[in-house]
Order: sequence, then C-alpha cells, then structure tokens
Amino acid sequence: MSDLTTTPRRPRRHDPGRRDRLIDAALTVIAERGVAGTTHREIARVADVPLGSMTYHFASLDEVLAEAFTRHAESVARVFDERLGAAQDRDAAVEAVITLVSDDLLGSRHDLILTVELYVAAARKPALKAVTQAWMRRSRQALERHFDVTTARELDALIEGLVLHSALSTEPMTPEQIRHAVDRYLR
Amino acid sequence: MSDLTTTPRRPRRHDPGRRDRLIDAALTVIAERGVAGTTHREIARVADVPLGSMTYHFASLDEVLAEAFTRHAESVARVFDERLGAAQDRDAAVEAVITLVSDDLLGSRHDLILTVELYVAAARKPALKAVTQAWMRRSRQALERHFDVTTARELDALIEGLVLHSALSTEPMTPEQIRHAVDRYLR
DNA sequence: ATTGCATGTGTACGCTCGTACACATGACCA
DNA sequence: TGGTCATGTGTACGAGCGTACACATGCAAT
Repeated sequence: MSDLTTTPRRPRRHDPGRRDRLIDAALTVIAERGVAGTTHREIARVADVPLGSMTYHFASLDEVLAEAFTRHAESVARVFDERLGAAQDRDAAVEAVITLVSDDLLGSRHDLILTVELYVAAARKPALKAVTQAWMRRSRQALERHFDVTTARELDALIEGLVLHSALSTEPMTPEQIRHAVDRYLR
Repeated sequence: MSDLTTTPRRPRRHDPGRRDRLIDAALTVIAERGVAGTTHREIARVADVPLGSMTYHFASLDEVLAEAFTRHAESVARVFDERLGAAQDRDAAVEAVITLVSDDLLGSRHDLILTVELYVAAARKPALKAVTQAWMRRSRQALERHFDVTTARELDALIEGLVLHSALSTEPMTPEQIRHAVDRYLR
C-alpha cells in the first residue's frame, strides 16, 4: 500500500505497435458505443493506455476515425477479393457471393455495425466519404471479374440491401433465403 | 435602442402547436447535423424558441428523437401505402415500386439521410429499434398486397440496397437503371 | 559513460452539453 | 373582473469532452 495518497505514475514503457493497438481499440469502441460515443478517453481506457498517449499518436479524433475505418474497409474488401478471386467460373462466382453474404458479412455483428456507422459518418466527413467510395469501387471491380458492368452494379446494391435488411431485422434472413434471392437474380 | 445593457426578455407568448414545430425542427437538425450533432440548443435555435422551452415540452432528448423519427417513418410509410394501394394489378405494382424508389425515396436527400440516421440510432436505443421494425413490417405488408411473401421480402431488401447504394455513391443510379434492376428481378 | 530525442505520462483549461429550477405572464373560467 | 395555473422564459450547475503542454524516461549513437 503505497499508492493511496500519491498518484501512482505508471511504470509502463516501450510499447512498440501501440499506435496499431489504438486503432484496433478504436474499432472496438465504435462498434460498441457508436461514433458518437467514441472519445479519446474511452479508446485509451479500452487499450489500457493513458489519455496523453492519444494526443501523442494522433493529431485529432478525426484522424483516429479515418485510420480505423480505413482499416475496416480494407479488411472487408480483402475477403471480397479473395472469395471472388478463387472462383473459376460464373457458377462458382455465384456460390462465392452467397457465401460472402451469408458467412462473411452477416456472420460478424461487429463488422456489420462498423459498416453502418461508417456510412453515416461518411455523410458528414469528406475524408470518410473517400474511404467508402474507394471501397465501393473496389468491390464492384471484384464483381466485374465475373459479371458485366450492369449486373455487377445491381448485384452490389442487392448485397447491400440483403445485409442491411438482415442486420436491422429481428429475424435475420437464413442462408437458404440469401441463396434464393441471389439465385433468382443471377440464374 | 433599449436592449443593449439589460437582457431583452422576449415578449413572445401563446404559441399553440409549438411542440409540433419543435419535432419538425428536430428532423431538420438531424438531417443537417446528424443525431450526434442534435442538441437541445440547436433545435431551439432552429425553431426560434428559448432553451427552456425544450425541457418544458420534452422530458429528455431521447424523447425528442423518438417522436421525430416516428413522424419520419410514418410519413414515408404513408407514401408507400398510397403508391401500392393505387395499383390495380401486378404490372401497375411494379411501376409503383419503380416510381417509389426513383421519385419518392431518391428524390429527397433530406429523407434519405434521416433514414440512415435512424438505422444507426436504432442500433443503440431500443425505443428507436421498435420504430424501424414497425416501419419495416408495414412496408413489407404493403408489398404483400401484390407479391407473395418471399418476393415481398426480397424486393424490400433490393429496394433498401438500391436506395442506400445510390445515396452513398457520387453518381446515384438513374431512373432507367432503377427500372432495369426492378424489372430484371420481377419480370 | 554521456547525452539527445523519440516516446510515454499526468494534468489543466476552456468549452458545450443535458437538465433543473425559479420566476413571468396572459388565456380562460367563475 | 379577478384569480389560477398551464404555458413560456432565463440562467445556473456539474459533468464530460478535445486538446495543449510540461515533465519523465530509457534506447541509441557517440
């Protein structure tokens, strides 16, 4: 018992990669409390670092948000690329889309919420609008490896709708229902 | 010049329907600044009433949000009902859906933003989740007047996707593109 | 071994916010 | 016409926020 009267002053030091951990912590906070509830103090608490560390690593809270959402978009886009890149023909691509929606997109409530949070945040902050648009362009290009331009765009919209609709409903669509919707549209 | 030294003390009185005006002002503020930027003070400024008037008419800020979003959902749902109710056969219903998306939903950027804002807010506040779910149920029932249950649900998702996709893109889909997507799915 | 400097830490400042609450006033009813 | 009270108004308070900044510390280069 030595820290009851004086401030403890943490001994912690030498934490390489802390900046990365802070970005991950930011994503956790955004998913749990929303962008509105995301503060320097809350991120620091989750990452278990002092408040001062935030202002050292980031110039502003907007910078944190931009880096966090960029990481999220990159992560989802990579899965998109991989699934569609592995498909050899159109039928396989259709299966890839079904798996993508059922497993990858609807499988993680965390990612789902992050996506919607990004959408509204992008409506106000230009830096985030750029992130979403780059993401959209990339996923549409991935679809164009197997489908014509018009189909790719429409399919992209359908995917968006299926995901969002499921996310907000009390009874999310089952994999069978997803398959039915995609099949009906593509075959 | 008599109000430079002392507080002006507004003479205003007798403003029936002020509560309604405040709810409308809240919708304006939400659309312009987002739920996060919606405060008692900002709503009061837009409606040109003193701050104290907010706490008189509403028990909390959440109550304001709930009433505002309920009004928004009701307003959109009514248009939905009207368009589909007027359709006499399936072909007319398809046209109604196309008009609905192209004109009503995509026509108003104001309403579009309100809808997305409602979606994320509903993820945190149970009262708002109830609002979105009642809304979804109602629009699906409107579609079921002309389409079978499965088609109605899938069509609802497609509409959601088309709207959201257009809302976030730099180049929103044209009415022709909307028509093409809906036609492909329904005919 | 010394020291410079990137990294890490604690705290203070000014601001805006939701909410509470005391006071004003005029429409309506007896 | 006089009084009541729902409605309208101004202001204060405590909390949480972003950010700035002075101080600590140990790795690396000399």
